[in-house]
Amino acid sequence: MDAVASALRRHGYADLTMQDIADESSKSKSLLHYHYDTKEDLLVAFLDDLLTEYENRIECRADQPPEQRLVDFLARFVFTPEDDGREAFHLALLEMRSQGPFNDRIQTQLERSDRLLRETLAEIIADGIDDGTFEPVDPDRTAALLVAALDGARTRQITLGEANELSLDGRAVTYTRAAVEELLAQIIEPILADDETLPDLDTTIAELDRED
Amino acid sequence: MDAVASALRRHGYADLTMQDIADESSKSKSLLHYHYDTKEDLLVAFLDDLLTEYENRIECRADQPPEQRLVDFLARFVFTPEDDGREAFHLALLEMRSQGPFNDRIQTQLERSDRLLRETLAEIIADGIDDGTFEPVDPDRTAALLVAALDGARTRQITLGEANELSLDGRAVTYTRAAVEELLAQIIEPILADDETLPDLDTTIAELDRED
Amino acid sequence: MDAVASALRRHGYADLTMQDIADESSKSKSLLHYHYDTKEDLLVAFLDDLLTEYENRIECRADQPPEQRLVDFLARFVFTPEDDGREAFHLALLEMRSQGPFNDRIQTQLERSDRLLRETLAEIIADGIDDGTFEPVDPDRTAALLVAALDGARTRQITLGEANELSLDGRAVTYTRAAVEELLAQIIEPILADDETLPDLDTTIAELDRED
Amino acid sequence: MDAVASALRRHGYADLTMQDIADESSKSKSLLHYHYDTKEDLLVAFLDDLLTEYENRIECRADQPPEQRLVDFLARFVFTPEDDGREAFHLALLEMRSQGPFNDRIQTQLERSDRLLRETLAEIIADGIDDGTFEPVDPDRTAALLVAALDGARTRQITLGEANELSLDGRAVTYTRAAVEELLAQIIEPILADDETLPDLDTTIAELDRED
DNA sequence: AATGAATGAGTTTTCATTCAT
DNA sequence: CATGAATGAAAACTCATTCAT
Repeated sequence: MDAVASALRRHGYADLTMQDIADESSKSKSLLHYHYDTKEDLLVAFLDDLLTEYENRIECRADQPPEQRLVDFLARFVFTPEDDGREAFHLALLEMRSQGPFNDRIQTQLERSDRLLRETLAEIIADGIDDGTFEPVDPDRTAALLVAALDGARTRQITLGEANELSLDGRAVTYTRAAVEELLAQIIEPILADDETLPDLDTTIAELDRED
Repeated sequence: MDAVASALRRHGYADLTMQDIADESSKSKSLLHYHYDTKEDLLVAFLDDLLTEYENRIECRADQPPEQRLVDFLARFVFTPEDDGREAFHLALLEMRSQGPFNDRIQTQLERSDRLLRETLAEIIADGIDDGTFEPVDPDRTAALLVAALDGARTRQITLGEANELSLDGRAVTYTRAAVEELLAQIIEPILADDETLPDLDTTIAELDRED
Repeated sequence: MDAVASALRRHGYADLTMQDIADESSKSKSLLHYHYDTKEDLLVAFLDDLLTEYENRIECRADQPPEQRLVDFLARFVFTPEDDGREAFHLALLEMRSQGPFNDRIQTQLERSDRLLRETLAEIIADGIDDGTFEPVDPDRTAALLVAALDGARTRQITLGEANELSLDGRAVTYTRAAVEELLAQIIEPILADDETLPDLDTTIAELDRED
Repeated sequence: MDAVASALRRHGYADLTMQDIADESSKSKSLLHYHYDTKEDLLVAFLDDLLTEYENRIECRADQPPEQRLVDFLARFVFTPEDDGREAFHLALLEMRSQGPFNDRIQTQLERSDRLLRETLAEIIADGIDDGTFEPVDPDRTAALLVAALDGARTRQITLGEANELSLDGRAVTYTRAAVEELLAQIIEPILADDETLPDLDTTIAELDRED
């Protein structure tokens, strides 16, 4: 699976060959076929692996209060170009995503992943409304917007290359960082109960880094 | 160029062959090579064409007031699964986007496109601030967030298949529609000057449809 | 015809295309086909042109005494890499020659050319024997040897590149020059009647140059 | 390598395709590409093989006296049209030679081959001078002439077709045979020490045939 | 006479997959 | 489990030739 990831990072989905994958491992092309009948099988297994690992990471701090879980959720989307593994990971995912409409098995997994993301987020918001942390809003709508914005920011950051930092208030800032900051300021802050304050983004990012 | 678009819609980027493109036109594979030396040349020319056409379309309602131009901009992103061409088309584009990191010529075009989108949006917002339509906000930050959210919503709608309608307030609604509605309500409305009202989304969509 | 020669010089026979030839002229590929039905027709016409011109050059000093005509004949084979046209000319010829066995029309012309060369040489030698300039030898055998050696030297000089000068007695000397010198010394000198002397090679070369 | 040789014999260099080569072997076109990345790689490898094999054959009678080695050397050049493989083979080689000026890797091999031929011959002559078999002559000059004449004779015999036998003293004789006989009589005999005699040509040819 | 557009047949090369070991 | 050898199908690209103008 590591070899698939490396190969995908190096060659992209459209140009990916079994030989490319074999080259990234210490094994032969034939062995890949011994374990996975077809290239598609291998890629589907890879995607499954990817999403499962991803899902596991999403909610490991479920015991925190809603505003912290929410900032956690957003903070996980922020990454810098130096964060090499993350970029590669999401690039690989993006490539597979664009194949979804041509492949049912891929499609199904993507849907599972999307549902999980939105449901997790909607649940956090719903919990926050229940305990008075957030003003009453439609959790599904808000979750959908947040997920779309986070996903879009990540896609742009990945596909537009390194030269693509935004310059905000004089700071150079990645696309994902800019989006998360704006979401916190424009979407989350306004629905926060008067007596609540949001955890600091940088502090949260640092904490999450420590956990990995 | 029409043939490239059709072929991309039908086969996707990763599986696109010169023969596929030739089949969509009434011409032969050889003729494609007569006009474009390589497949890459053809696809880059296609992307260039696409963006140029897009740029031209953006300009055309530049005489409207800022709040109308803003709603126009958002409304253009909304589409339904019935809107067959658009879905397939943006899917193909998404595939090409995921090739950006592996192909400088594609990368360059994508960057040009992103810059255009954000600058157009930032300009609309800045104009609105200047003439008192909008409260003073950072146009660049707001533009980046809007573009990310619109892009993300579109990507999800495309990649997640038809079963993927969101159910909001009992209405079944596409991802792009949901995102645009939320953006208007959560991001645009709050910065609108007290004496202004936003044009209606459905009316705007209908107008744009009529123009094409 | 000039365009064929240039194209042949630039690309070689095996890689020669009609487009290459058109590129060397100011005309289009289509026009070549207007004048010559097929590529083969064009190349055969080119070869014919080449050989006819060549034949015309062979014997224009028929009024000289045999020993002078003989040295003339040999001297015409000597050329240096600076002699750019000559090298290109014979390279083109060599390429066509190697196609002879696959093409009767080419073959026929080559045979005509070979016969002419050997007969001319044999006649010079026979004339020399008749008038006592040369000792009696078999004119056909001697002519065959001379032609073979001259041809072989030329082929090697052409195909082995510029770095291929022979170093004889400390002088750097081309393959053709070395062969002609040796032929004069080892083959011609020994059959020269006692009271005859051979014309000087360099003087002859200079005279021929002046004529062109 | 055998398949390359067969295919070259059958189709010539200019018309040689990978399919032709595959057809001559029991293997597929793809397998050729498995072992050699490109057609050029394969042909260069073939040329290299050829020369290496040739080098090995030259060594093997190095223990003979100089006059025998010399006649051996010349005798190897003699062949008849019946000698089917050789004719076709040298034709293909001639085609490759005419590619030398357009291909550095081929060029290099040709130069190596030329050097080998001339050095071998020069060494035989030098050895003969040392031990008194030959009169003192310049070994390099003589070698260059012999090689040129042998090569030229072969080229003419190959390219001029079957109708091209020379008629000497009433015998029909191939170009190579005529050249070798003349070289022995005109160049070698005269430099042979008084007490030496040359081995018989036909006997030598028969011996060499037996060895292969 | 002249050309740009067009094409079919063919060429090199690629690649997922299979097979013998 | 592991691999090098092998292959058929298909890909990009080439090119002599033709056609409409």
